[in-house]
Order: sequence, then C-alpha cells, then structure tokens
Amino acid sequence: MGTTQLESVPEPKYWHLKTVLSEALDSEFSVGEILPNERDLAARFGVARATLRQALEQLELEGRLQRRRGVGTTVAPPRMGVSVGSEQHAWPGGPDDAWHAVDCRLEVPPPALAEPLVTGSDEAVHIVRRSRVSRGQPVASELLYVPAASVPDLSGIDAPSGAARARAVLRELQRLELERQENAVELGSAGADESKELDRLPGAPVLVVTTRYIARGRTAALSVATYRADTCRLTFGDFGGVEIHHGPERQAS
Amino acid sequence: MGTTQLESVPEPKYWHLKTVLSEALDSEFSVGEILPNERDLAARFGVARATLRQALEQLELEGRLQRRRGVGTTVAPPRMGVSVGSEQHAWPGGPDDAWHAVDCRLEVPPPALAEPLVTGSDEAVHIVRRSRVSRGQPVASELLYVPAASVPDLSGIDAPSGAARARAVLRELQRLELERQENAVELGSAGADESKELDRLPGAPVLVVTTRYIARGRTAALSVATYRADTCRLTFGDFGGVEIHHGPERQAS
DNA sequence: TAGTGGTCTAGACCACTGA
DNA sequence: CAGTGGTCTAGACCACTAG
Repeated sequence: MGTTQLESVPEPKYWHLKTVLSEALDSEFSVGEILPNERDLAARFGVARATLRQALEQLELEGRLQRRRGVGTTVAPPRMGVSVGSEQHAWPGGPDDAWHAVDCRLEVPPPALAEPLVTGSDEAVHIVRRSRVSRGQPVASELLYVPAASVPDLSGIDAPSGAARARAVLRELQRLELERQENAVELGSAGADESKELDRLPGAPVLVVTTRYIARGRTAALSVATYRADTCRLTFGDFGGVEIHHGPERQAS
Repeated sequence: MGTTQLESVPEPKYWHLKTVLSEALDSEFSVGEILPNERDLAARFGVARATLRQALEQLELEGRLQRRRGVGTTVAPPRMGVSVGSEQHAWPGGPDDAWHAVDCRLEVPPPALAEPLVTGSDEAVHIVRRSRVSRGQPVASELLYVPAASVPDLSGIDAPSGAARARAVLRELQRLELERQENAVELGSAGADESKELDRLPGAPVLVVTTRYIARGRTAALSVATYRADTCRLTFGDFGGVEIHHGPERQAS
C-alpha cells in the first residue's frame, strides 16, 4: 500500500493539453499570431485531432483563441468590456447608445415572452432589430419588443418599415419616463440568424442579456440582446457619474 | 439552373438533432425525467454517438439538460435567478447575502489581479473563500481579495485561520463606507478546484463575475465569483427598493 | 457488477478562405 | 487551387454511480 493515491486520477489528456497550450500562449505567442494547424499540432503533441480540438474549444470558450474555418487559429486579443448596465441602456435608442437600428416588424412575440410582456398572448408588438458594433467588430444582436401601447403616437409616422421605422419607434419610446429596469444574463448559443449577425458559426456561445424596461408600473419594452461570449466582457453597475441615494434603512435590524 | 440554391447548405446533423430533441423536451418530457442513454439515442436517430453527444452538449450549455456520469441524462429545471447586483453584493458579508464563508488565507494574489488591486505586486492580501448555495444546490464559488490596508484593525482578532477568520475579515470590511462597485461578467470554464465546489466536471462553463468594491477612492476588495452557467441566470440592476437619483441632465442636448 | 456518461483514436469527407 | 477548420463515423476503454 505504498501508493499514496496521489495522481491515481490521471487528468484527461485534453485538459493537460489545454494547460500546456495556455502557458505557451502566454509566453511564446502574441495577439493575432496564427498557430500551426490542427493536424500539425495534434501530431506534435501525439494525440488525435479530436483530442487536440477539445483543448482548443476550451481555450476558445475562455476567449484565448479565435478559430476561423478556411483561415486558421489565431491568438485572441483580451476581451473588450461592453457596458450593459444602467448607463448604456438608459433608454434604448437614447443619445448614442452604441446600437444601430436595423429594421422593425410588427408581429406577435414568441409565447416564451408572453409573461414578461404583459400583453395578451395574441397581441402583436413592434419588434425592433438592432446590432451593436464595438471597435469595428459586431458584438451583439438585439430584439427589442415594444408593445403598441408604449408608443401610441406612432400612427402619424410615415415610415412603413425598415430602419427608419425602427428609429421612429425608439424615438417615441423616449417620451416615456423610465422608472427602472431589470436585467438578467445567462449563457446561450447563437441561433441560425444571430450567428450570421455576429459573424460566428451557429451554436457559438453567447451571453444573453434580457432587460425589462419599466415605466408607469408596466413593462414598456423588453430587450433580448445576445453578445458574443468569446470577445465580450459585460460590465454593469459602474455607477461612475450617477448618484445613488440609499434608503436610510440600509443597515436595518 | 433550376436549383434555386434553397437548402443547398444542408445544416449539420447535430444541429438538426438538437432542434428535434429540443422540441421533444418541450412536448414529451417533464423536468427531472431521465432520457434514454446515449447509445440508444444515437442508434434511434441513426447517427454516431459523438454526433449525438454534440447535440446534447449544446442542450446542456443552454440549460435544457443535465448529464451526470454513471447516472444518466435528465431534463433540467428552468434556470434559477440569482442576484449579483447592487442589492446582494452591497458589501460582501453584509446582513445575509446568501454567501457562506469557508476559509481565509494570507497570500500574494496571482499577477493577473495586480492591476485592479492597487497593492504592490508582492504584497500579500487576505483571500477569503466563500460559497453560495441556492435551493440546496451550490451555485457559486468566490475568491475575495482583501488588501491588508482595508482591514487595519484585524490584528486584534484571535482566530488564526479558517471560517472564523474569514468572517472576521468580512466584519471588518463592513466598517468602511462603500462608495460604489464595478461589475463585469464573462464566460469562463471551471478550474480543477471550482469544479469540485460546484459539483461539476472540470471545464464546465461558468459565468465569472468580477466585482471591484471601491471605498475612499481605492479598491477595498476584489471579488471573483464563478457561477454555474448551466443552472444560473444572473440578475442585476433590479432596483426594487432602492431609490435612484438621476442627475438632472438626463435628457440633455 | 451492470450501466451510465467521459475520453480517445484514426480515419474520412465537407465547407470555406485566400492566393 | 491547396490548406484550413468543421462535421461525422465506428469503434475502444475508462471513471463513476447505484443496486
């Protein structure tokens, strides 16, 4: 019984591989540099390509690598911080919020959104599609659901559809006084449509930010924004210039 | 040239498979139910197990499935919302913040954290380990870095280490007045240590929440919390009971 | 011990990119 | 066109869990 059970659990090859590669990236590669191709790397480490790929997938998930079909694998730059908090989202479409309106449709929302939107389940809402670009790269794609009741004066707008109508909807939204907003982030995978907007393959990991804009006690708009998880760090709660007034009962009891 | 190029791009099998399974989960399965095993499923759909697994991995990433070695694949419950915003994190260790102090060490932080912490790079800091449980399930594991300067009166505490000392550090931290906090969320993968705390395999996807607590213009503490991405929806900015005082120049220009 | 998911292999072909 | 990463196969063995 001399074996002390240490290392009796051999770590998986891909895990060890990931560690080795990670250290190599830190010391021997610089941002943007391209790695040897997968077949060569696999041979060099004496593993099957599938195993090598498992390690690369992890590193890509962590934002350390970027892989593009037909091109190669490159060392990714550090993730960029994008603001998703109170500041940036004050009202969608506010004075430069880094979003770019794409188009607008009038449809009934998917049933999964019927609850947060308080509309009747068969009621059509404005669906504004926006995209967000940062440092020349697409980082997010958003669907903004706006119940007709939130933008009552939209009738007079002539733009029937497209980006112009999208901007009109956003402009009308500004007239409401924003009470507060509720946010949530969760992990998802890019659908067929978003993947194209984000310049990624379908199934790529994304951070889904859901925001409920509340005005006059009702849900005035609901935003579902999907961010590229590989390139983005979502920042929030950076109350840089905003004064926060704590209720006096903070340290109560 | 009669081919209109429609569907000339066949979608991958695993993608189609994922769609089919996803619909089956909605209609024919209930939460907690266990699926047939991977070999049977693969045979039933006429694909290799690896392909079937690729579809399952995606569904697990989206929080629809839960897989446990030696047990099976079960239908996951909806993700639970856990608060990471101003409310919950007001100060680490505040009046019930759902965290549970585990232990405390005095070490020099990894160099990657030297910048946000303004300490000299060789200076040791208190490292408090905490874990968070929600509905009987571990959801997060945190490392809280507290520079010695933030808790000057700690000398008089007798507890040398362990959970008692961790609580002492947190208690001392409360004495500072919190100016503000900066948060960031990004995708990561569980390290060897966190994976055990979170009851997941190494490499499991996690949401890493980094919080900088700022008091007296300096970084009083730095929290790096890793949440299980499969089971958690991180909520923030839900200013339910907090009054926010907007600067008067909101709708400026 | 039987059955599960996790890892790994050595191939093959496909879709895409850029020269 | 040659070279890249993406998909897929049909096996094998291992680590873990539960009865």
